Amino acid sequence: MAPEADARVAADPAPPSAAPARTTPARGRRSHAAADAQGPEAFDAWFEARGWSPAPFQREAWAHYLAGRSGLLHAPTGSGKTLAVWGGPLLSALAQPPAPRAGVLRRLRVLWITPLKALAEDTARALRDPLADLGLDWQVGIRTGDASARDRKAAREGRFDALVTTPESLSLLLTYADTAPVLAGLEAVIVDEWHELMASKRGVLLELALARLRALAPRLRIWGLSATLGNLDEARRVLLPHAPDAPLVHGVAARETVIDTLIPPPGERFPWAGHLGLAQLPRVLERILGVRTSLLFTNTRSQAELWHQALAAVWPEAPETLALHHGSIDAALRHAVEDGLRAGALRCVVATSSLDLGVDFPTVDQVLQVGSPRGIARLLQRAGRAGHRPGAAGRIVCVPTNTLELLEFAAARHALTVGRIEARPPLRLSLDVLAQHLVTLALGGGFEAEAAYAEVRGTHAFAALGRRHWQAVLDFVVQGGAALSNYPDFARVVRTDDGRYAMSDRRQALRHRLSIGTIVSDGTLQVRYLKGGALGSVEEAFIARMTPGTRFAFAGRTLEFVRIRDMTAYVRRVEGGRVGAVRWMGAKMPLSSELGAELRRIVAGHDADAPEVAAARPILDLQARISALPDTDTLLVESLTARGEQQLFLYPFAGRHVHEGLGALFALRLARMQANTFSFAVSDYGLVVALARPMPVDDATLAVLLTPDGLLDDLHASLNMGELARRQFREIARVAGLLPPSLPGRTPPSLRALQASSGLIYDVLRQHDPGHVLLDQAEREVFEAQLEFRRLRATLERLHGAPRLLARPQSLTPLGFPLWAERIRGNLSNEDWRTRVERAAERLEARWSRG
DNA sequence: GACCTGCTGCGGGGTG
Repeated sequence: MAPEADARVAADPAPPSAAPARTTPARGRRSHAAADAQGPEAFDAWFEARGWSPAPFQREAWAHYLAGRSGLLHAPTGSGKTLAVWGGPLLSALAQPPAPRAGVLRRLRVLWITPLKALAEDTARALRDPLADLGLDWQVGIRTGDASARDRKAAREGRFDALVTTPESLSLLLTYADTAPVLAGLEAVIVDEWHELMASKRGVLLELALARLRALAPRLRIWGLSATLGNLDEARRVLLPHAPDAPLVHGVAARETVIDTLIPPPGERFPWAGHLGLAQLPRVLERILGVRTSLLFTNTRSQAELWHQALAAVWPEAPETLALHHGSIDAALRHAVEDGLRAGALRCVVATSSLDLGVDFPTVDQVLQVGSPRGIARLLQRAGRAGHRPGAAGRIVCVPTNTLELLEFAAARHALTVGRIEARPPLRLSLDVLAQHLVTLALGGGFEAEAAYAEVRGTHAFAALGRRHWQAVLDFVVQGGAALSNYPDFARVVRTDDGRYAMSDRRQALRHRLSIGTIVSDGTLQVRYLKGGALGSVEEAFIARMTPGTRFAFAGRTLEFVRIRDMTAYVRRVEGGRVGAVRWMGAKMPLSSELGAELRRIVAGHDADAPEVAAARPILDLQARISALPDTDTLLVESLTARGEQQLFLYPFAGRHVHEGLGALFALRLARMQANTFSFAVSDYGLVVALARPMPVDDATLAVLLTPDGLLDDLHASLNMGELARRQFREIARVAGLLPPSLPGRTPPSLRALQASSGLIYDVLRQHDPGHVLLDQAEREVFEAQLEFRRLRATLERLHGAPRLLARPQSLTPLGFPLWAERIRGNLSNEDWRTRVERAAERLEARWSRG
């Protein structure tokens, strides 16, 4: 495999700090060779003039393109992937300049889809770069939500040769009947960062849009770009369902990634539980000061705020060299941080996933990860954010926040060496997205039902769409379905006399365009200074608890709450002092199955020489002594009775969603054996079920608890499916166009109002149209997304067949302690909880050291 | 004073 030095050979375009784009041929740089070369040779000459030569995978991708094929290119960032897919259209244009159509100056030939509008500018620059040198007079435009009215118009009229856009903006293009002839002339669509899109509804929306484009331009080539993931071949099939033989081209191998864990010295007391990690502050600061620029990743926004605050308190440099970046901070402030990174003006940025993707910052020397990486792909992604020095390995400094987390980094290291990376499962049959797309089609010139059905079934997401569901979705967009047919707002599409489905009402059209997209986020308040500067957004529930004068940390500042007006929280800045940080009720991302499996392997005694494992040795030995350490495939169950209450600890290492499902399931199944009172708590490693009255538990009991038989029925019986589905329905209602979009310039509805209106619709449907397809979908999504049903079932199958080790320790064990702490959290204040956990830890340590 | 879990992404249009 080509060494990393080859990055120069096929490098991705210069970062934005480099020379600005040239729109006219730059005489000086235009090479002698390229100036004279004709046809495809000009492209080689262009490479040559830069001292580059095309890498084999680039030539491979170009050859496929020139043969008219679609494909998927698997390549890490910075490896020359842009030119690998852009070279095709360029070579094709050089080989055969298309005859200009009469009266048409330009023709939209290439559409470049990016999931991140922040990438559009750089991408456009990269695409423009070779054009002038090759003598191609192409205009490269950008059409995202940020585009000017002029650019929007130009994009719609096809006055660009290549257009960089987002999935949402592509959908918007499809809502105009006059874009059909423009799109019919397309030669290629390139989907960047396909791995980011494919497992989400955004991906489904794009699948549908691509099916439309294929119908308009049958010879269209579609090329996807993807980072490493566990199901690359599936990624290829999802993007290219029409081309089963499409090639999967592999770019240069990813460079090696070194995991460098910050291990607390032996004498230091390291937390048993908790995930904040501030005990590691001195070591982290030392690492940060050891290089020029660092990115410090945390897992949550609140944690980022707290780490920023803690670092600021001990920051020896100019305060403005330390910055904070996360998704709830105002875009302008975030852009300022990004600019600071580009300019090399920052020493450290504390960030969440908001900096996982996007523009590469060559100035970043070091990446640190605080807390569990949750998944191997995620750790790899973050490690890749540090500057690429040719030939050097990628390095990530990992900061465990508690003792057990040490092991996760050893587990991740082994996963990387054996190439175990998570798969991203594509979504299927997202009927809310289909409904939205059908309205788009109706608005964009109308459709004929049979042709549209065939087209939609040509996607991966809807390949299995049956007639009944198709008809139901069609009815839904025409009249809202049976229960909603009296509400004109829900009758969006009309069936015309010639049997076509169309949409003409201008108000409805505007409403639909405002509703396009699948990202649902609302219920937040803007945070502003009294003078007007925007800081970002927080959740209503967080601010609701405040009275004027309450202080909190947000956006890296200490603020004082003043008042709420028009969904805006007004604040003033106050001086320092440690105050509580904003908290959000975000999604709880579980540990991946892959990392969980690796962790079981480590716990079972593998990789004992890894520094993290060595550091955790005393804990592992203790666990073995007072309870047991399970083999990789053995399930450890601990039964512990104290003060008349029995606790069952299980450690499947299957991630918190699965453990939630198991908890509910076990409570139900235990109740069948004996009338009792149950409660449970989960972590990413396991769960604890507490029984108010002890009952005998043996292996036969466990076998009953763990049987996969009747899983579905039992889950239905044990969970409040109605309420879960009702909550899930809000997103579906929004995507399907049942909720009014927030109009620009108007105060957005509050979360309560949205919940109320989606809840109202949900109830109306439940009562009058219980078979409504969107209700089914809400329940399906609860199973798939919230419970991770497939993973739950797989886990249960694994556990049921696995050897079990039933231990009866006399006290809480190192594995059980965090679960116990989690369990008592519920009804205690933070402070009380903290005190109790602290006390218990001390007692246990004393007891363990005696035993 | 210590102590704190809970991600990201996009999006209008016509007139002056």
